Amino acid sequence: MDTRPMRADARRNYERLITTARTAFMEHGTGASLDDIAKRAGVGSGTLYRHFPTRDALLHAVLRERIDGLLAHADELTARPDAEEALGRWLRTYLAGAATPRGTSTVIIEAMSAEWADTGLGAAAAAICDALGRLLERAQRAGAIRAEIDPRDLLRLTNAIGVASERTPDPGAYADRMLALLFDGLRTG
Amino acid sequence: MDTRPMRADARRNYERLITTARTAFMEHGTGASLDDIAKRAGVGSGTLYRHFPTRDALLHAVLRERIDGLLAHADELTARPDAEEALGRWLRTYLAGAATPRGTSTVIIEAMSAEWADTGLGAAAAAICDALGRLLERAQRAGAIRAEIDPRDLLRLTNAIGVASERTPDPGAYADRMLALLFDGLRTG
DNA sequence: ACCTGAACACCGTTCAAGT
DNA sequence: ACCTGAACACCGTTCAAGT
Repeated sequence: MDTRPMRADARRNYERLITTARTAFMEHGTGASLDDIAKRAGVGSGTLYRHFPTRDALLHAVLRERIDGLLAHADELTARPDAEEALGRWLRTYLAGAATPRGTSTVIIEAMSAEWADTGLGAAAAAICDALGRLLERAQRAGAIRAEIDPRDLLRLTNAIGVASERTPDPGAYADRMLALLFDGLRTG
Repeated sequence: MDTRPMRADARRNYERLITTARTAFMEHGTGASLDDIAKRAGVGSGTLYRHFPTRDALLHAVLRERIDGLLAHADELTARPDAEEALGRWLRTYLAGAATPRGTSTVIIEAMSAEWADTGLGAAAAAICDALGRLLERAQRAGAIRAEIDPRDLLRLTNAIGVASERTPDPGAYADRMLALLFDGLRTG
C-alpha cells in the first residue's frame, strides 16, 4: 500500500468527493449518478474515476466509518458475559443503519460472493462476516444458539432483512420485528 | 377493460415481446436493456412502449403465469387438513422460483409499497399477499403459528430470503435452510 | 502528479412520419 | 390502429491536452 501523502489539491478533491457522494447516496440510493456527484463536488468526471475506479470503491469509502464502527462494536461486545445477548445487540445495531443509503444491503450481499473477493467492499464484507462469526461462535459454544448456523448464511439473511426494511414506512421497527422472529429460529430447542 | 381483439400484427408483436423479454430477464436480470429486447423481438422501440408503458408492465406480463400458478396453488393448499404444513409448502414453492429472473424479489418488495397500488405488479403483490394471508390465518387459528405475525411482514421477509438467495451458489438450498429457520421463529411457544 | 472536459457508447423515452 | 426509427436527454467511462 502506497502511503505517500497526496498532493494538497488531490486530497481536497478526494475528501469533497466522499462527502458529496455520501449526500447523493443518501438522497438517491447507491445508484446515484456519478456524473452528478463529480459536478456537485466541483471536479471533472475523470477525477472521480482516478480516485474511485468503480462505483463500489466510492461506496466503500462512504461506508468505511460505519463499517469500522461495527467491527469495533463487535470487539466490545465479545467482552460481555452474556454471549446470546451480545449477538442480538450487534445484529440490532447492524440493522439500525442498514436502510440508508438505500441499496446498501443488496450491495453487501453481492460483495459476499466470490467474484468480489479482491475488491474493497469484498474485503469489508469478509471482515464483517468474521466479526459476526466470532460473536456467533461464542453464543454457540454457550449452547444458546444452534450449532448448525453458518455466519455467512446469517449475515446474508440479516442483510436480506435490511433489503426488506428499506421500502417500509418504519425500517427500524420492521427490522426489529423480523430480527426477533429470526432469533427465535436461531435459538436451541 | 377493453377486450376487443388486437390486430393480428399487434398481437404477434405483443407475444414476441413477452417471450423475448422472458429470455432477456432470465439472462440479465430484471434490469435487462429494453432497447435490446425490442431489437431482439424485431420491433421498433416505440412498439415495446405502446404495449408495455413501463418496465414493470413488461415484467408483470412475463411473471403472470407464475403468479397465477402460485395463487392457484394457495387455493389447493387451503383444502389440506394440516394448516401448518400447507403454509410451509406454499412458502417453499414460492421461494423455489424466486431466484430467477434475478431482481424479481426486490421488485415484489417494492411493489408492496403504497405507491405501486394501481400498477399491475402492485395488484399482483396484493393478490399474493391475500393468498398468503388466508394460509397464514388458517395456521394461526389452528394454533400452530404465532398470532401476531402479519401477512405483509411475512411476505416481505420471504422475498428478502429470495433476494439473499439470488447471489448464492445454490439458491434453492439456501432458501430452504433460511425458511426452516424462519419457520421455527413463526411457530407458537 | 493531477485535473479537465470533450468524446464515445449505451440506454430510456417520445413522437412525427409512415402503412 | 399500429408500427418504425430518428431524435433527445442522460449516464458511465476513457483519454488527449493542459497545469
